[in-house]
Amino acid sequence: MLRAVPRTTKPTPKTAKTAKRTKASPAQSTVAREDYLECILQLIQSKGLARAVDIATTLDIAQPSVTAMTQRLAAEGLLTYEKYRGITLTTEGEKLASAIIQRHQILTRLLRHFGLDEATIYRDVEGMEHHISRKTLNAFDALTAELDHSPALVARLRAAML
Amino acid sequence: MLRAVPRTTKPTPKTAKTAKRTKASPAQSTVAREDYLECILQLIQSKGLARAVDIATTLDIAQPSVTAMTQRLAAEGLLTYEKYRGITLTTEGEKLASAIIQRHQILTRLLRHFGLDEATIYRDVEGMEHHISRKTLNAFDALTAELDHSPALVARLRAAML
DNA sequence: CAAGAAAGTTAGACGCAACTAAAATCTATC
DNA sequence: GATAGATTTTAGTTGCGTCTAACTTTCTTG
Repeated sequence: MLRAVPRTTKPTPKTAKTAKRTKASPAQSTVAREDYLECILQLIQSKGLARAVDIATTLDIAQPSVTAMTQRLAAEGLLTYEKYRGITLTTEGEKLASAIIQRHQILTRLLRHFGLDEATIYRDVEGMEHHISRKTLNAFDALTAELDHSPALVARLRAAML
Repeated sequence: MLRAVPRTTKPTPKTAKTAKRTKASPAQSTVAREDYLECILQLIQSKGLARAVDIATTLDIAQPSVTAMTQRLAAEGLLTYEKYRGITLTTEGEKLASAIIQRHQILTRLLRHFGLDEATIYRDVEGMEHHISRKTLNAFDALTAELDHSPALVARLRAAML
C-alpha cells in the first residue's frame, strides 16, 4: 500500500517550460514524412522513378499507407502526384530529400568508424537521423574527417569499446 | 501532366524486407514511455517523489496525459501506482529508467565537446537518445573519453566546424 | 485487343499519445 | 471538523500514421 505524500515538497518551480505546445502546424516535417522523401529520392536516383509498390516494400509498409502519405506530401507542395500515374518531387521536396540523404550519409560514415555491424549502423542511423540539428551534424562531419586520417585514434577507440 | 510510366523497370527485387511488421507487442518501449520513465526517476532523485503535476510540467504535457501514461506503465509492470496516491518505480522500471538516464548523459557529454549551445545539445540529445543501440553508445562513450584527454583534437574539431 | 495480373486507390478502422472540460479526491487552514 | 484550493482522475475528442478489404485503373500477354 502506498501512503499519501504531503504536498509540501515546494511550490513547484515552474521554471522549466514556457511554450504551450505548437498545435500541429500544417507542413511540419515529421519522421514518417522524412522517411518517405528519403526513400522516394533514392528510388528516383536508382531506378529512375518512384513507384508506390517500391516505396511500400522499401519502407515495409502497406501500399494504401503510401497513397495516403503521397497525398499529404502533395498537399504540402513537396511532390507532384497524379492519380494512378506517377510521383515527382518538387524543387522544394527534392531539396529537402537531398538534405535528408546527406544527413543519413554523414551519420553512416561516422558510425562506420566504430567497427559496428552494418545492421546496427543502419538501425541507429534510421533512428537518429530525424532528430539531429545541423550544428551537431557539422560536428559529426568534422569528427568523421578527423577519424578518416587518424587510424591510430580509431584503433584506440575500438580497443576501448571491447 | 504526368505520363504513365511503363512498369517494365524490373520485377522489383523484394529482397529488402522479410519481417511483416511486428504488430505492436504489449510492452514495447516507445519514445514517450522512455521520456516518462526518465522524468519520473529524475524527479524521485531530486525531490524524493514524482508527482503528476511535476511530470506534466517537466515534460510540458497536460496532466490527464500523465495519468493515462502512468496507468499504462503500471499495467506493464514498470511502476506501481495507486489512485490519488503516489508513483513508485518497480525494480524493472528503475533499471530501465537508470539505463535511459545513463544514455542521456553519455550523449550529452559527447555533444558538449563540440562547443554547441546548451539548448541545441539538449534538443538533440532528447531527440536521439531513444534510438541509439548499446553498441553505438559504447562507441560514443569511448569517443568522449578520447576527446576528454585530447584538447588538441577538440580544438581541431571545433576549428573545422566553423 | 481482351482477359488477367499488377499496381494504385478508397473506405473504414485502429492504436498511440496527446488535448479539454468536468468530476473526484486530497491537503491545509481556520 | 468543514471547506477552499490544489491535485488527480474520468470522459470524450483529436490527429497522425498505420492497417485490411474491396474497388479501380493500368499494364502485359496470348
